[in-house]
Amino acid sequence: MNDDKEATSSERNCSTEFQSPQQMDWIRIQDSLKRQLITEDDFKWRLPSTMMNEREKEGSNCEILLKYVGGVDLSFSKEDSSIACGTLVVLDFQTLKVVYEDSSIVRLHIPYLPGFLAFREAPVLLELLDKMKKNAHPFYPQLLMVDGNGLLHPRGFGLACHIGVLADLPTVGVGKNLHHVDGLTESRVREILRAADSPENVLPLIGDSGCTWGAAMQSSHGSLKPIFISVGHRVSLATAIETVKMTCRFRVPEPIRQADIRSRERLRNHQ
DNA sequence: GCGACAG
DNA sequence: ATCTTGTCGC
Repeated sequence: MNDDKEATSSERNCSTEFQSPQQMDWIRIQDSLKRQLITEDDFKWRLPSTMMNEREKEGSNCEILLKYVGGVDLSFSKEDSSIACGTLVVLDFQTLKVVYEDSSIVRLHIPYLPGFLAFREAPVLLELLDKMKKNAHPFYPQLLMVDGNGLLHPRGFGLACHIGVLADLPTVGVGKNLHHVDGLTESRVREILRAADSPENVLPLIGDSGCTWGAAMQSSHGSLKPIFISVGHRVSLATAIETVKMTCRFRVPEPIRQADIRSRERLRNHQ
């Protein structure tokens, strides 16, 4: 009766052999949704031409330029950690100005568990997207950047993939911390970055299995700490990296940074 | 067996 | 995720 005040470590940290029934359900859902996942470029727009567009094979088939880039994030109340503010922003890809903003303050009943972030955070964010779509808003994002990983996930289906499939939207995952997967650790990443012959600031994250899970990128010349880019849905890793590069004024790409700032601000002014 | 684990 | 001041640098 009184042993429920603190979650025991056995409740939170289950080894992969012993998942709770809830987690087994979630794993089935992730595996099921993953069958719809597309990990290559599949969209009708193109990136504004930069000087180095080395991929001109598709030529000028598409006239539509990428203009509306979305970003999503959640902030949490410090006194009541179950109170959260989910925020969706849309930026003009060229000017990086915010052209749309909406947020929703909700009470979350699902705890954070590594590997199951989507079940906690995706519902609010999908609702914000849906609201915009129902209204046929002209600024509905053509690409969405998500504060959390995509393929860089124990089962290859992180929050960015989850949102991408359910909203049927191209998504890119951006993590600020590394989720340890397939032997990838901070020390391994530091090693990879240091051992790079070329002065590249973006390097692929290749795990023990030889699988490429995403890329580590040192942005904005200031921070030694990299961000972790991975494919969400309907984008290739190359495109994911390119779009992040083009929207990075600081360490975190602008769409996610603006969602983060405005989400926190909205929560402050509400309490 | 123990530790590690996005936000 | 959240708690927090000054400080070093472009």
